[in-house]
Amino acid sequence: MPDPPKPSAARPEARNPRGFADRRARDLAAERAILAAVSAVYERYGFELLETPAFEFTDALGKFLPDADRPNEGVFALQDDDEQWLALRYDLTAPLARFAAQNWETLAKPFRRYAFGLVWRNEKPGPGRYREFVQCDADTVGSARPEADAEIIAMAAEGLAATGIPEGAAVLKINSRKLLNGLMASAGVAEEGQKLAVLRAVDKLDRLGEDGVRLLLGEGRLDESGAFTKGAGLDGAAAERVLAFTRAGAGRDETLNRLSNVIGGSTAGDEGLAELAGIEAALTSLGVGPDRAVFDPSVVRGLEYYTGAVFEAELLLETKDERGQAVRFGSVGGGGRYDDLVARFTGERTPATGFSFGVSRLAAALRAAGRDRGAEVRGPVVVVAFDQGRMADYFAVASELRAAGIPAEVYLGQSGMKAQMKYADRRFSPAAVIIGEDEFAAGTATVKDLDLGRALSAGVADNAAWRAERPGQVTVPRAELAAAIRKILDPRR
RNA sequence: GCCGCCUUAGCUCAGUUGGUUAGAGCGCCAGAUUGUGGCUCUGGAGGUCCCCCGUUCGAUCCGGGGAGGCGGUACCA
Repeated sequence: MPDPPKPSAARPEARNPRGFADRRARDLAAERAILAAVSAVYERYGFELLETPAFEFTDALGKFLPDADRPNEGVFALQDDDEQWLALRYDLTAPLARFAAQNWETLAKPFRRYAFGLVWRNEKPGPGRYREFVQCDADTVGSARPEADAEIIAMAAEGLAATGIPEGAAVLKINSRKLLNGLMASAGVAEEGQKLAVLRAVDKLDRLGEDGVRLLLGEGRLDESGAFTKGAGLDGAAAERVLAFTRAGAGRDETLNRLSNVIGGSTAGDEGLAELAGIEAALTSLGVGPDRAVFDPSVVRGLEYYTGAVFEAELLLETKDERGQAVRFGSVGGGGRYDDLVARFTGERTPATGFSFGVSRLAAALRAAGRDRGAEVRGPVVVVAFDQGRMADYFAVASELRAAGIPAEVYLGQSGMKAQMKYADRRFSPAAVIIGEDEFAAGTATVKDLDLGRALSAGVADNAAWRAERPGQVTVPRAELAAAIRKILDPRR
């Protein structure tokens, strides 16, 4: 029983926590289509499905230790009744590293696994950014070969195409953390804090442009709201060296040549160049051309666990929000090589590489671009509850339709027939079944094709005419009901 | 976290230079149409004007504080 009405001050407000969105049937249908398409690609490449729990021990996830001042920073954490800290996973890679370390002896290696599921991040949400969202990952653990990276990139490219993104509307950008380290060496940046500041500045190139990044590499930048961001403190020559590095993107071969000129000679830089050359060769043999995957020295990605190649999937589709404003979705996925993550558990360096699709964001982007499949979700055939004393008969009709494989329901509200028709219309039902006194007496059923009515209603101005017309309505012998409805659902039969 | 803007009906927003019954459009419910979705017309329901404190005879409006939302920026393992 519902509680009696309370004074409004005591009533809870019906609302979502910030960054947590309800997802209705049409949203989920779009997400499911993406997951199915991407999963099929992963399985074709020989990756096996793995599901791990939503919660992990906080220390297994990374740097957030139970005794840190703010255990909830970045993740949603709580203390179990045995006082151990647990946290909701913030991605699918850290749980994979835990799983691989835990089961290493029993796995066929290299271990190739894909996974999808919700992840949670306790941070400020923004447009297209939620605190709960779906990711879909594929990772290879136990191979240091650049071919492993190339294969991950090839799958990401195929996955993008499989979700319905048109040719040329998305591109994978590839870089290497080793190149970035080589760049630091050649620009004379040794101090860790300054390195991070330089990387962060480079990461913003697509958003702030070269001038903004130049400010961030130097003294700092004042944004339009009046907030000041402290810069990396490089001198002019060093800043220009960094910018020259970011400008080296061109064709894949040409990029490697140019990069070699900027940072060749440093150990890390040469290693990175060799790896990218290996990836380039493998990509070409996998049939992934420069139209789908390019080297882009400005790609940085996450700052902590990547050790080599890093990847980012960027959407180039023009998208608009409800108000017609252009929206940049930018990155819809990313990944890279993380050779040290499993070693956190085992002490043994275990090479690994992977890629993660941001499924929720990809779905939102496809919707905004008008590319999502099947926006409307079809409702069931509605059996009109015409005579409240005949509910048993209506349920028998619904059961009969269900047995025939046709989604059906009896209207269970209190409203009259007009409202019931409106209900069926709103559910986007294909048909309504009307059985009243006349039909019961005659042993018939009236079936109304609602799609046909939807189409015809546009041409009828007058209500009396609209009603008299009874568009798409037929009365058939009761025994032929299912067949009549099937004819509406699939006119080709 | 920092900076800025904002908060009035389910939604989008008017409005009250502090005064008694706070409005519109859309949406919702119903009637016109004893058994039929759209259109049209008519009627109805729906609001502690974000919260608290202060000033005032009187605050949705003024002052202070708080919360929430939006945007930018930072962070994003």
